[in-house]
Amino acid sequence: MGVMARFLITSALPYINGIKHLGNLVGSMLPADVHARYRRMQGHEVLFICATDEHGTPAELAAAEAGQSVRAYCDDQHEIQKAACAGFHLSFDHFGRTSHPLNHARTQHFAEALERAGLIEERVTAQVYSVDDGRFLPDRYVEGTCPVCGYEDARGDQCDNCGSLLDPVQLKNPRSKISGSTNIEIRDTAHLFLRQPLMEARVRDWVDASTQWPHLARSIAFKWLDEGLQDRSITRDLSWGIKVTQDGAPRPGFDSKVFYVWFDAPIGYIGATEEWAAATGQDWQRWWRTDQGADDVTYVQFMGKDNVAFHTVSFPVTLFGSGEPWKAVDRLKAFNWLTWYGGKFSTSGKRGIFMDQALELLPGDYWRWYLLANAPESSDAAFTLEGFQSAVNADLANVFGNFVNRITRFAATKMEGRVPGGGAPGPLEQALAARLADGIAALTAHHDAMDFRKAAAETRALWVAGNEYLQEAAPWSAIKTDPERAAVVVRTGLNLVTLFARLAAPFIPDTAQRVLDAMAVPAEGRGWPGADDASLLDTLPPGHAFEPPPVLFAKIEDTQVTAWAEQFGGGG
RNA sequence: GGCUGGGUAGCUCAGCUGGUUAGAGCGCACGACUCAUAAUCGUGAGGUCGAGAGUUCAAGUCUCUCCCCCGCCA
Repeated sequence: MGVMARFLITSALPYINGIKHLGNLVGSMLPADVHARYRRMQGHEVLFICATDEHGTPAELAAAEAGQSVRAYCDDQHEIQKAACAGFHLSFDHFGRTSHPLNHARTQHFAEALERAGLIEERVTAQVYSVDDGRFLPDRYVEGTCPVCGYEDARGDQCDNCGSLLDPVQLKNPRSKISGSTNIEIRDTAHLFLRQPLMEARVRDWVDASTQWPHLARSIAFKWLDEGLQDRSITRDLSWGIKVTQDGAPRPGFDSKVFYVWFDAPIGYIGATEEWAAATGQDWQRWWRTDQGADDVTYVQFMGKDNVAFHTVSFPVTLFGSGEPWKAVDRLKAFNWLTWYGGKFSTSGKRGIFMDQALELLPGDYWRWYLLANAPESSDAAFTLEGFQSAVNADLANVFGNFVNRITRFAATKMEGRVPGGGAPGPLEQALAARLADGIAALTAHHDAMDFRKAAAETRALWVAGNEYLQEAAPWSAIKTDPERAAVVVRTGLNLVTLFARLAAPFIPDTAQRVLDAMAVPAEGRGWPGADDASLLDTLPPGHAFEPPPVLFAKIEDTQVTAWAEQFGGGG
């Protein structure tokens, strides 16, 4: 065991608008959970934070469709997402909300700090105002005729016909998408702009020094910086969101405006940590402020590829621009997309499985294993029900589940449910120990590198090594002629059961816990094993009592796959 | 149009700074075993590594051109 370290781990924030699909899950929250569990098992101090991202126009639209107030809608959806995350055993230390008062205050704090640093500018801009709706209309609430090609259903930000990028005020014959009203005026209104170019050199130096990032992340960040950062509006004409303040009081002229969601969402990482601190009595600053003890924290972020620029450039502009000593990301892991049979997951198109639906079919561990063993790390990856079935049946049921079952049942029947003593390890056990040492070292390296597919493959390979050993050692034969030898093999096999559960715990935590409970392994025996630990095959004391766990994984039948394909649009 | 990443056995993918007969899992065929969820273990068949050219004693692995696929940005 190495020296204790501290890890702050965040997952990209799921948007509040509806429950997430399996692609969203494997794109940040799930791998972040695996890494958090792995670091905890190593004995490190871990703080794992996530939250729902609740502001912006999509939330307003969805609430209106649901016939709810935005607040009530977000309250409901937050609980739904929280429950789904729990079903997948996501071990957040806190699952917060960007709409929480603490995040409001933190966002206002950042805006004021940025203004003091000369990075905020108030400008008057022309915006589309709907008289009948009594409000300014954000980009996606306006439609009209494209000034370039004459297409009549151009959106406020872009014409789908000719591809031109538009400003909503350019549209001819504009109409409100909310009410359909054409009673539209162009009015001047003030907004706050973040002067990002002033921070460009600072961010560039930091990216340049961030050698632990993957190549892709660095190249994305440099591309943004090379193209030049723009002054960016950080406020919007909406009622749902974080109010704009100045010196702690409502900012004059901004009573009908809020911060733009992209500005307050990443601050939600900090806000959610403050929620955690308030709920537990802990100190949040030692995780986020380098002047308050966070200088020894390793901050790891998980996100989809589309989010890299925000995490490597936009959010750092906010953090560094404040002039305050905030902790910034050290390591990051970005994912490509999980596709549904090569296409997009789609709610309306009835394509793909969403988190709540998945849990109705099978427990979280089944999904965790397949999703992580096939995580979209180097490129997009396809989710198929056939692949899922194959992974569950072959890896979980046949290789791991059956291994646990075959040796524990044998021991229960022939050894009276206790770990047998006597005998001494022979050549087979020595070869097995050497194989385990190599495998654990490789697996540990893969977890350190956050290579999830490789970690899953190595975990599986170790399970296979266990089956090979049993096949070769054949305790069912030995017990007839050489009881001492049988005792050694069974004892070794039972120790393998506990070892395999520990090694698999980051991936399938619920199952691992059930196995370790059944084997009556004490809490101190459940950490991450060291590759050089010579006692791994002889940890359970002779005479130790256990119960064979019930069958761990049920196989997925062809008829189930057929039914699910029908229900969720499988087969491509 | 610009930029990542990818195009390797039927399928899903490994192949680091170039070096013996190109690897794994799944699937398939055959065999072994019987403790176990008809599970497990072993053996085998299967690929001109997207196309072409170049560098090199030697290229899936480097260079150039071209063709496809997902995505991001415009």
